[in-house]
Amino acid sequence: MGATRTARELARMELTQAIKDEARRQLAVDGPQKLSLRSISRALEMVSSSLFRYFPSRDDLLTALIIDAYNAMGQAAEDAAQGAPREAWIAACHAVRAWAKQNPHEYALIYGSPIPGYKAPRETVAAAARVPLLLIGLLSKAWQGMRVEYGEPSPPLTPGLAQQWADVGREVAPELPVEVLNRGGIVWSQLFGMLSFELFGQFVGSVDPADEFFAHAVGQMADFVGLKSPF
Amino acid sequence: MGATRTARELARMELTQAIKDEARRQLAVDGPQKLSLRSISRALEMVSSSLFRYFPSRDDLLTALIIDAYNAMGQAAEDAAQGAPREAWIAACHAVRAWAKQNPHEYALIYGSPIPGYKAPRETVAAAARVPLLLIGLLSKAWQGMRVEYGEPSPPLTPGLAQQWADVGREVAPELPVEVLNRGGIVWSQLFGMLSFELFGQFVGSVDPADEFFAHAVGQMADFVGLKSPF
DNA sequence: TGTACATCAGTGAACGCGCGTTCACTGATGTAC
DNA sequence: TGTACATCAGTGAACGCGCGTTCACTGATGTAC
Repeated sequence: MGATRTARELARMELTQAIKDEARRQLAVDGPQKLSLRSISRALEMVSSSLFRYFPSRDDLLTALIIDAYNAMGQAAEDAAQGAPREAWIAACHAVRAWAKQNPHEYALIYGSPIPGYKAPRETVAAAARVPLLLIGLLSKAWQGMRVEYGEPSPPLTPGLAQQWADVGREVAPELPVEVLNRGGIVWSQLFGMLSFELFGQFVGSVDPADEFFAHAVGQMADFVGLKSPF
Repeated sequence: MGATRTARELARMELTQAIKDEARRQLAVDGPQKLSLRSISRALEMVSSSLFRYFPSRDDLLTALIIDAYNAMGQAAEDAAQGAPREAWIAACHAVRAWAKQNPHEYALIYGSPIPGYKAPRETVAAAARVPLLLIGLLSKAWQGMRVEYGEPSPPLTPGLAQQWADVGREVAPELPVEVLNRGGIVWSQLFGMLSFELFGQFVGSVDPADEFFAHAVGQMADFVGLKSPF
């Protein structure tokens, strides 16, 4: 017991991983709706019913893939977010894009259309929060180091909106004014708007490929949230 | 002949419409991947094979729904875009959101994850372009009326990016500087980023409901593209 | 260390369901003379 | 206006395929004494 793993436990961990890997492979080919336990079992040369020992239902497998995807993207962003807040912010945005372009179907799984009939359970929210929390953390660091300054002052928030951001801020960054959080929220949705447009094909005919457009926009977004370069 | 419709032609038009209406109804319940010709035929009390007289394949039906969705959204935006450019812009954004919230599955069909195996044919692009063309048209009107002014100057565009926007501008608004088009593109993707976040559930736990957030952000976006209020 | 029992992984058959598409056909509608 | 032929809509059966999930089962691995 303790740290030792029995042969059974090891085999279980390995097969669980193998199932997820194969699922990801199929996701990348056919998309989430064609993801089927039967085809995974075929690829793994198992009988389809045996998969139910590892994932009690198809939705449980989806949940596992979703959590892994959020974590992979979050990890990539966190790893990239080095240096002063502005530089870290920009690097994190580029890392998120790089991950999304390398894993477009996993991106679609977490930021695309909801899967009909699938209800994401609570366990997904911590993983989903990693990127927004990272961005808020950078804003907070910049704010505390007096490195936030806007080109134009924020228009005042309506009371309900201020309240919503205050509720968010209380839990994650109490020192940040609601205006900063609000700008962060705008840019957060903007970041993923650009990624979705790029990956889902809306830029075809205008800024496709989108590398330069993205780089430019990320700079503008950093300006918008008031992140200043240190010098 | 001429303007007269035979009974056959009338029946065909009506049934084609009935099929699309039923498809939309099912879309709203089960999402695009469960959309099946067989279940539509069941609802219409026809034999499944008869649908093939109207749509040669499932993909053709999807194409028709996609074109209708783009047109419905485009129409809603155009109808709302009244008044001076800034007011028209803001009204168009709100109209797009209202349409999307009323038709979330049709929204997902056109702005959500691509449907695996489905390749959008050329016929969709004209309909898809209506909203961006409307927005560019408003920018162009504002520009010609000297109603564009930025809080902060645009950072210079890299040569490739400037070229991409110049190529777009040549066809739709030759008088607009590439910086204006670029800002328009940023805001265009931002608009749909917010809508996707709202409709696909990413705002749950922060700015949900998103009415005030959206209204605020649309104002900021109008500022960003430099649209000034007339007074 | 060896045996007895409990746990668990994988099997294979089955249930009941869905789908898109094709095809030869009947019968109604439209057209030309 | 009436008849002969062509066009087309809808039929019903079939092809060949897929899916998630359950269940009683065998045989291997793990545990307690």
